[in-house]
Amino acid sequence: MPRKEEQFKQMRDDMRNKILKMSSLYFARFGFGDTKIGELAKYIGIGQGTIYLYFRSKEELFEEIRKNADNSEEIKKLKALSKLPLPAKSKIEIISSEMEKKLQNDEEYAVKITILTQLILEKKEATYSNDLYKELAKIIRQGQKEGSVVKGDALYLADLYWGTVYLYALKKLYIEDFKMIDKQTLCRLLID
Amino acid sequence: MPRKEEQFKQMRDDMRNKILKMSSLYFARFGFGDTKIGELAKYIGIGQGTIYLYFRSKEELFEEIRKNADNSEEIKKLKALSKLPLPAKSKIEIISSEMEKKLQNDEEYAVKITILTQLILEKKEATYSNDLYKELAKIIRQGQKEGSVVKGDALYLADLYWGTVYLYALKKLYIEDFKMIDKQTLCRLLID
Amino acid sequence: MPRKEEQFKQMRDDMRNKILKMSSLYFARFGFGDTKIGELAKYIGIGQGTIYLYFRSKEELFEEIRKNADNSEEIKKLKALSKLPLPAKSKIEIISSEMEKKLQNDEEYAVKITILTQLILEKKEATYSNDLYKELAKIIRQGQKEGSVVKGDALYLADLYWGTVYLYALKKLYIEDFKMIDKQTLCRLLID
Amino acid sequence: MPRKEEQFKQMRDDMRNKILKMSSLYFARFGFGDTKIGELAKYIGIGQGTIYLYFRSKEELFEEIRKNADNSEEIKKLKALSKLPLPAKSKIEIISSEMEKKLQNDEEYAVKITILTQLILEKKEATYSNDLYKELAKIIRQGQKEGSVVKGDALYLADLYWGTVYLYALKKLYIEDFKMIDKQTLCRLLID
DNA sequence: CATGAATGAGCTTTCATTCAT
DNA sequence: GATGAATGAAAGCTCATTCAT
Repeated sequence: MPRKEEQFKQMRDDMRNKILKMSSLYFARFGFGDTKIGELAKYIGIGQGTIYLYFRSKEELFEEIRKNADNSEEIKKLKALSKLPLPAKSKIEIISSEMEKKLQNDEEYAVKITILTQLILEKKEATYSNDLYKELAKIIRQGQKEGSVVKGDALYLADLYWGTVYLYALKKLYIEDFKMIDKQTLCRLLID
Repeated sequence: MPRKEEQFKQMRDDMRNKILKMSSLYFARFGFGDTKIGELAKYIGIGQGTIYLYFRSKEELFEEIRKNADNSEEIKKLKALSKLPLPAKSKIEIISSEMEKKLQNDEEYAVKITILTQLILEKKEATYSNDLYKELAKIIRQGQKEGSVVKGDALYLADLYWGTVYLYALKKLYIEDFKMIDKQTLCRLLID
Repeated sequence: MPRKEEQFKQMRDDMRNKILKMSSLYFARFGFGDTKIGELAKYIGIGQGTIYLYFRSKEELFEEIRKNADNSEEIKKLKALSKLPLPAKSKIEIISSEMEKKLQNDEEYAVKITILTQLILEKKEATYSNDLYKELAKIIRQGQKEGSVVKGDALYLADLYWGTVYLYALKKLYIEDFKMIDKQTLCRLLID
Repeated sequence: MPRKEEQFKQMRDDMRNKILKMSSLYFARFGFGDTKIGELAKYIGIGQGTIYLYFRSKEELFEEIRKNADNSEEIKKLKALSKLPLPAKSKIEIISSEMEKKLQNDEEYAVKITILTQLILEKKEATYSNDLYKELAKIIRQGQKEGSVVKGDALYLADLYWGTVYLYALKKLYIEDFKMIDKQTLCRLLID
């Protein structure tokens, strides 16, 4: 019965991903201590016990979410963009446009950004050594040479940029109605 | 009032303020749910029971901290500044200079900002109706008329400004070594 | 009854007996509280749910096992033996020889003894097994009259005898390699 | 305040010992799985939480009890007795007399015996390598040379002896009214 | 007044039981 | 009928709160 087993595995993976995805939103909003497993389960729409079929403990679920919130895809795209023969200004516009879109429409993305930034704040992830920051800093330096980007330490500016993205990701998670940051404002953080 | 009683009251107030001040840092960093009274007491350097001599409950302590984190003083100064016969650009420079200084040196201020912004995020305090935002928006509108401030919705820009201040207050609470935002960068959020 | 139905009934009974038999060993070793249905089912080699097709609850299964662990057969044989025109010493030798053989070779018997004795210890069963004690006591009294059995309260001696049998049944369930009690030692409990 | 601290430590030790002592009786009777912390706490006469001030978990409490149930004192006495220039028969009578007394009057001793034997049954403690068994075996061998003790493997006989002691310890924990084994019967296990 | 051991309400976790397949 | 994933009641455990000292 190969199909049966495959289906089982699929179902198990689906449930696990459902829990991970929905929990990440919950944890991102309420933090670890204020998240009650009972309420979380109700929110996901499953029994409390079900969570423990997929994760050993609340803590493991939390860690798994943090592990899963990786941005390697993001970084890959950024690296590719970085290498393109374009003026830095254009690159920053492309990134900002992408960010505007994602922050506007993609709640999961907001969750990911939130979790990652909180990891950095808790120093469980080094700040400036983070590839996301390094790659943006490269583009910033290119732009400074080209005269389009404001002066100043490139990593400091990258930090300002990603910090602002975090700020609006946070707003998306908490506030219903507000004006999301736009491409132009994001660009202005770096471009004079 | 006899001398003895005065001293008593003074001592009581001192202890109460010590608890408030040190707890606020703790709550700002860890949030409500992740703050354990036992650990908080140890951090303050007092017995667990002592907290309950000054506050009825963990919740009351938390609320007291939130109440204490008012920015009426801030707003008063901002209102006064707003009315001065100065170009908006100068006003924004004055504010930004002040912010740079406070964020740099005053941890208590960072805590206050953090708590206030979290109140807003949790919508226990209205965002745009907040006087801090309104007053800055006024200055922004003045600047837009004068041509020194970037175009766009004034409240949106005020939000960006205070949000960024929050961002760096957060960094101050969490990260040991980092480059604090400077006056110039803050100004650039509003001034082209 | 058509052939099909007969087969069905046979299969049902087989499964039920398999569960009863294997569970009894598990319960005898681990007791009620330390027996997890999940692990028991794995040990039996069936799904958890299957147990509930044959027994209403863990408790019912446990009770069923206790009920099944009756020793009426044992008692009948003992009564028959008791009535035979033999010296008590011979009777005790016959019983002890039987016990040595069963304890040596029959794990199911060890389980039965264990369960029955635990029932007595928990005082949930007094009647049934009392017969076992009473019958042995009769033989003991006969032996005391004949001068072959040690002096003392007959029930106390019967209790010592069956208690020792329980002790070695327990060892059989728990310990892999050990020297099982022999006929001679059993006899010596009663015979000088 | 040296006296105060001493008192504190004393009180902590007293409570810890109280929990250990009363829990050991509970665990000996009901086993691990059937012991509910809530009921145990009620039985001890303390709050559930108090147990966790002294032991990290139910499991740790259980292990601590097992660790504490050592018989080194017993063994020391047995070794001393073993070396005395007495006939083995006398030694066995002394031991049996002691056992009769302890089993009769000392519930704590019954608990200790029960726990130690269960450790042996679960093979968390080697049987025959146990010093208690070894020391008794020495005396048995002495007695066999002297012709007072029955023939057979000395360790097997020691096992029979201690097993019987366990049997009556168990009865003491479970049954209210019964005839405790006497010195004479214990002696007869070894002496012809 | 200050303390920290003790408490129990409320949380996390387990596991007997149910149920969809 | 058989399965094992899902459930939630009940158990283990934590921590805000109380209280004796």
